[in-house]
Amino acid sequence: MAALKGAAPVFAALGDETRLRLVSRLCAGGPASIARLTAASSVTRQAITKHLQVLAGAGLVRSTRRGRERVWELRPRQLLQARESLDAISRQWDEALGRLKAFVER
Amino acid sequence: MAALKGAAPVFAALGDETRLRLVSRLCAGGPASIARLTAASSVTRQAITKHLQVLAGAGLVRSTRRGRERVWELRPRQLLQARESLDAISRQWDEALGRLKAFVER
DNA sequence: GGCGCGCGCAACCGAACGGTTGCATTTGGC
DNA sequence: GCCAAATGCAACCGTTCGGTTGCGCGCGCC
Repeated sequence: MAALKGAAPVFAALGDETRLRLVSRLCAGGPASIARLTAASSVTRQAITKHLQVLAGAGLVRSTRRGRERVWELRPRQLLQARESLDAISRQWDEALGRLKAFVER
Repeated sequence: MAALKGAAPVFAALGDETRLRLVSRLCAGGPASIARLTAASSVTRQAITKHLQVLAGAGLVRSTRRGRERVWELRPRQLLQARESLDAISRQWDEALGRLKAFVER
């Protein structure tokens, strides 16, 4: 219940198709530089940079300076926490449904 | 992968604390009217109405007119789909990690 | 050592968002 | 029939968002 409070920013970060695609890309292809991520997208490098910073603000990705390029990688802890939040919600719903069913059948 | 495309609006809908609290409230307490949901919140009835319409736009809730009040209830299908999207992402990440590990150990 | 690639910073812009206020409308109950 | 509760509709406002352009800077590399 209190865990839901901190989950909103993570969901907000995932609530953009470009960012969701970035996450998926980092998932499937491993760490990558900004230029590489930009090449796989349709928007500007700056837009990608901003999206990555939003994802970093939600704790979903992390970056490292490597030579003259910056490499971004996934940080799956928050992702698992988000899944657990959804689990908590659906579990809550299951319980409510169970109670309703029990009430009707009584 | 194509499922991720449709998941972004659902995440965006969940990415607001007020809306997340509404979902949790509807989960725990079952269907409720706007006035009842407003009483449990700190913002205006109109704000609650707008948030509910956003949630409805993402397919997360549904409303029914009941007398002079409108009753909102949860629609858990999209919620489960969102959870499955996160599952897909984390599964993808697990596979990538597995490949990396296999590559390193080779 | 100079050229080019990759990046950071800042300003700017239109559109969407979160929220409020005010008013009209329906509906229930006395 | 009338009043109050519950909602719908619309306008308005400040802020954030997604995106671009322009420019400056550090680092590799030939």
